[in-house]
Amino acid sequence: MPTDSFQQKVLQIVKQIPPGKVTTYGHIAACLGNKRSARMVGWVLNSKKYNRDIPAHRVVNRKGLLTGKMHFEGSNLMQELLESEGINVVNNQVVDLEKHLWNPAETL
DNA sequence: TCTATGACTCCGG
DNA sequence: CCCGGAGCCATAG
Repeated sequence: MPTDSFQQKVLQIVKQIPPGKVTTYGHIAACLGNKRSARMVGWVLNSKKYNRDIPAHRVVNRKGLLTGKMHFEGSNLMQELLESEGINVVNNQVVDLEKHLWNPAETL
């Protein structure tokens, strides 16, 4: 499929997430125009999990919960990466999600 | 073409 | 906020 496939759009946005910031599947999906497709965002990352150019660890669900943690290598890699960027994570959940929340629409 | 799947989200209780 | 149920949509087989 052409470069404008859903996956390409998602990857395009996720790559632009700045360090120390996080966003939700819903926000990304909304930026794509289909805010109902939040599930697809995670599905794409799952398929591209071997591509380290994509900071998938900065993508969490609307609660700030690290839902994709289990899909990462090891058991706490995702949390380590977030903490390394200055984001505090407790019990697989981002603290002060709104504080670190990044709006994809701003960059675009 | 149809069915199954999923790193989600919304809604009502 | 937690729980159960329903909706949504792209991709794979």
